[in-house]
Amino acid sequence: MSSRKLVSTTYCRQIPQAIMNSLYWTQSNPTHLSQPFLAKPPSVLATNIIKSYFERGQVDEARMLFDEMPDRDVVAWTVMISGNTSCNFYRRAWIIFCEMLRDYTDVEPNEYTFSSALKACKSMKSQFCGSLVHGLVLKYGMHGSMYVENALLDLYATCCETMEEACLLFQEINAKNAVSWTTLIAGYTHHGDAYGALRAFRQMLLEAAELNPFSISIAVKACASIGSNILGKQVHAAVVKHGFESNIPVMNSMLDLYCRSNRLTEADQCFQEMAEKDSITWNTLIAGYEKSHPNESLNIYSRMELEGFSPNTFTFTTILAAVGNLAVLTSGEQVHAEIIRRGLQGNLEVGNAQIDMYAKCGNIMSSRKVFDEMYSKDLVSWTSMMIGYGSHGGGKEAVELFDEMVKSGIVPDQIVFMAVLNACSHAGLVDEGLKYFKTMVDEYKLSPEQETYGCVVDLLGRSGRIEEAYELIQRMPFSPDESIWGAFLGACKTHKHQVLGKLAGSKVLEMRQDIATYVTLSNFYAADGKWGEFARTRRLMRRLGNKKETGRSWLELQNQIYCFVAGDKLGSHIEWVYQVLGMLIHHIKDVGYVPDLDCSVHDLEAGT
DNA sequence: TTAGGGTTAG
Repeated sequence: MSSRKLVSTTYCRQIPQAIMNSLYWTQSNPTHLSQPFLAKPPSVLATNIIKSYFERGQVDEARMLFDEMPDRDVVAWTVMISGNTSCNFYRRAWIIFCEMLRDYTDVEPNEYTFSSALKACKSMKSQFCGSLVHGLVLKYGMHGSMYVENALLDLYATCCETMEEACLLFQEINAKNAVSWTTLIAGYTHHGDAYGALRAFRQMLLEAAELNPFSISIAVKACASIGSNILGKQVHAAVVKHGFESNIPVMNSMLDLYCRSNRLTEADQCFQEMAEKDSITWNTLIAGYEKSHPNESLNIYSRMELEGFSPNTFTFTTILAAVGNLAVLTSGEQVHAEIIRRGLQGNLEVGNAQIDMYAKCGNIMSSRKVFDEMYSKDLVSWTSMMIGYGSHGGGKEAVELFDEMVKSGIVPDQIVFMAVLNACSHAGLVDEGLKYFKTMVDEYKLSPEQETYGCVVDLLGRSGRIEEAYELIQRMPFSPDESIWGAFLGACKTHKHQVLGKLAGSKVLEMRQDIATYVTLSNFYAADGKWGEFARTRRLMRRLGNKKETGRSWLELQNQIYCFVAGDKLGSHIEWVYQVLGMLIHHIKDVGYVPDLDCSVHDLEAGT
């Protein structure tokens, strides 16, 4: 291709800056003033343009120009590999690497090519492809390159089941630099081993390796996942000492640390003190408030938009969770509309969050609509839908969905089994649930954890099969925790099983002293006429003080949320609340509800 | 005179 053709091609017109970077007008010769002069060979110019295309995400244009190049050197090939990877087209990058090796034997890969190819393998999470490249690295004698070594380390740290291979490789690196250390630490956090990450970080400091924003961010992340205040404070001191307070990723990690340990005052202070913020900063703060103060989460979201930051898929998944916690359907629908307006409705995580939000807001039909319209679904999508059905009493639908999921080729995990067990429990599908529990153990070889046993105890107990539930508790391979006894106590209470109920109540109190359990246990004694035991239990309960958090209910009326507690007489709109409550009681009595006065008879002291 | 490695929010 001639330089003239290249410059006149339509693709180039879209990127004048790239051309301008590669051309200049010769000042020394006035006769050439009006003639553009190519300062670089055509292949260099074309490679520059290809790079510009990738920077703008124009992958197809890059490929078309690359195909037009008559002489494609190793640099052009490497740009194609790294460019596709940076645009998230990892497989294309890999295919191009293979194409180069197979069809263009005159082009020899160098250390740049190998590090780019290794990054593509890492992004594909393909240890297999990475190992092939590793073999070629050795064959071509490129294993001495720092870049190649670090890229290999990253590959093994990300793709292998354990950190064993990465550690071996790390030990073999002679000149470990900051990137090597960061890659190792990031590998540990990737595997969920925060203590391993912090051990590596400590070792890095002991060996006086250069501390930079990358390594400190990842160390802060490790502290955040442990929730360690002391370590977090030490790292914050290191941040200040090294002057990283103006580094956005570092400060985002610090903000996340405070949010995760629920130190929201410090999080706010950290946020306010940040001179520069990005969308991650805002999303981190929104997520920090999501569980404990969902309303505040929505306020921060509004401020984010006012201050000119666009919400992204991360923002919306968090906001949808906040809306779900508040159970305000109209807000959820508004957020849904905003997601569509911004063209983000195709995102998997956003779809999953919408399923959950609609179910929590009471609209299971909309959950199903989102689920059915998703372009692709993952295990989380199916699980969210089943949890939704479970909470709406749709055991049959959950079971059908589970079978459909397995047919579609998705392998269930323990969480989805818990979802289906829970749905069966609430719909009274006891034998169906037991069948799935057996499938989980026999067919999928999953060892049930405490929580899963808790689901089965609940499944049996809720339906009145108290003895069977108790036998299961005794057969468990570990000693039952508080949640198991709690589920069993609930069943004993419902089915008025005095003997086992008293046992369960005592077991729960051994592990967790709470008012509700004392009330239930004392009521068992009262029902049995054991007034001495009743009084003793109540005395113990009083020692705790009234620590039980007040149960609150709320109603949404004319775009306002009205929050109230039992016996509430305050508030100007309380009459509305009682009117709505009266209607609700009327409706539920119509469908056969009989109020359970069993607790309230002996429950005057608890103030519930 | 074009190409390569590690960080932060679901």
